[in-house]
Amino acid sequence: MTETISDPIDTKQGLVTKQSLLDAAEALIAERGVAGASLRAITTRAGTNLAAANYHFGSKQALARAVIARHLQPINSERLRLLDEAEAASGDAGPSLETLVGIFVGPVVRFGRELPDGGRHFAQICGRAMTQPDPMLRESLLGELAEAIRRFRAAFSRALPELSPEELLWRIQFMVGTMAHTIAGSQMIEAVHGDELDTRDLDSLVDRLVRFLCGGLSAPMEVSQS
Amino acid sequence: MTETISDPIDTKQGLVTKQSLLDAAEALIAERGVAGASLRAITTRAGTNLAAANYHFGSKQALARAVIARHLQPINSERLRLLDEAEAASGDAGPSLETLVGIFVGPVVRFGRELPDGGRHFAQICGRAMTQPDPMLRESLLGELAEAIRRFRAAFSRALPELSPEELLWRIQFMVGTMAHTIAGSQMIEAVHGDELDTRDLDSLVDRLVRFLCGGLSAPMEVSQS
DNA sequence: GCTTGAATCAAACGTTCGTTTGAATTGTAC
DNA sequence: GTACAATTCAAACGAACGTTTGATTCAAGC
Repeated sequence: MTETISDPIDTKQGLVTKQSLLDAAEALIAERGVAGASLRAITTRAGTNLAAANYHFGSKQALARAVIARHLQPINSERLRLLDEAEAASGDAGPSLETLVGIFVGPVVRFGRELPDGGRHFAQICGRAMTQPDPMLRESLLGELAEAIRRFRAAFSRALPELSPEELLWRIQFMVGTMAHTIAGSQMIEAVHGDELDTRDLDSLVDRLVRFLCGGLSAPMEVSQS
Repeated sequence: MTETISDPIDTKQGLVTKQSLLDAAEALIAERGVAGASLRAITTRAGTNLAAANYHFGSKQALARAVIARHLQPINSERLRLLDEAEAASGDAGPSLETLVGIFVGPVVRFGRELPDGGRHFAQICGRAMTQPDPMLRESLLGELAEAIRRFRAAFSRALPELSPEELLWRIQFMVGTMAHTIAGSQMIEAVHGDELDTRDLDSLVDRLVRFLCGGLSAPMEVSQS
C-alpha cells in the first residue's frame, strides 16, 4: 500500500526520510494535484512526522519543486546528450526530422519506465505543471525546459528550412503541447475511450507520437487539394 | 479592475448576482485554479455577499461546474451543427480532413472571441480541466465532449480510411491534446518565447493549428526516406 | 398596507491547512 | 561514557477555508 524502505544501508539517517517524502509527494501530487496533496497526507504516507517535510525541504512548495527537479534534470540532460550525438553523426545536413522528434519525445517516456510506478506519476505532474496556475512551479519546470527548447529550435530550423521562424516556433509549441497532454492525460484517455486504447504500451505510443508529430511539423503551408 | 453591471434591465434581482458570480469565478479560476480561487475572493470580486455563492449554486464545486458548462455547451452544439452541415453538403465521400479539423478547432476559438475577455479565461479553464485531478470537474467536461468525439471519430474515419481504428483514436487524442494545451497555455507560451509569438491573433493561430493537425492526422504509417 | 417568498447580509461555525516550537531521541566522534 | 549536532517527535499556532445560520431587506401579489 505504501512505500517500503528496502535498503538496509541507511548510512545517513536523513536520506531515507527525504526519499520517502519525495516518493509520497510524487504519488499524492499526481493523484490530487499540488493543492490537494496536504503535507499531512504526504508525511503520513511517507511514514514520517509531519514536521519532517518542513525540516528537510523548508516548505511545501520547495518539496513540490524537488519532486519535479528530481527526474526532469536527468531527462533533459539525456535529451541534450542525444542531440549532441545526433548532430555530430549527421554532418552538415543536420539530423533528420524523425531523429529530432524521437530524441525530444523518447527520453521523457523511456526515463519514465525506469521509475517504480512506470513513470506515470512523474509524467502526469510534468504535463500538468506546464499549464498550472502556480507561477513558481510553472517556472521551475520551464526553467529546466527552456534551454532544451532553444537548442531544438535551431536543430528543427535546419531540418525544416521552408518554415518561417514564427511558424516553426508555433509548431514546436504544438509539439510540446501534444507531448505534455499525452503524458499527463492517461486518466482522461481511459475515461473517454474506455478499454479501446492501451495506455501502457509505451513503445508503440512513442512510435505513434513521433509519426503524428513529424506529420504536423512538416505539414505544407499551402493546403493541398486531395 | 472588477466587473461592472452594465445592463439596467435587472428584471429579476437574482440574475445579476448569479451572472456576476460566474464572471468573477471564471476569471479567478483561470488565474489561480479551482483550489486557489476561494469563495471569499470570488464573491468579493463579484461584489456580492460571501453566502451568495452557496445560496445560488449550492457549493463551490457546483459553481465551478457551472462556469464550464456555461460556454462549453454552446460550443459543442455549434461543432455538431457544423458537422451535420458539412456532411450534408459533401455527399457520400464525406467532408475533407481540412474541413473536419476546422470544424473541430474553430468554434472553441471563435466562440471565445465573443466573450468579454476574448475567451482567454474560459479557454484556459477548459484546457486545464482535461488533465485536472478533480474527478468531478474532469468528468463534467468529458461528459460534454464525449458525444462530439464519437461523432467526429466516425467522420475522421471516412476521411482517413487508411488508418486502423486504434491508430485513428490515438491521433484524435493527440489532436485534442494539442488543442487543449494551446488554448490553456498562453501563459507558458509567453514565458518561453517572450515577445516572439503573438498569442492574440486568433485567426492565424487557428490556421496554423489546422495545418499542423492535418499534417499529423494524415501522416503516413511508414516513415518516408526524404 | 399587509403578507409572502426570494434574496442579501453580517457573523459565526467547525475543519483543515502550512508552519513553528521546544523537548526528546538518535547517530557519531572523541 | 560524554559531548555535540542532526534528526524525530508531539503539540500547538494562527490563518484561511467552505459552509451554515438567523435576522434583515427587497420586490411583488392581493
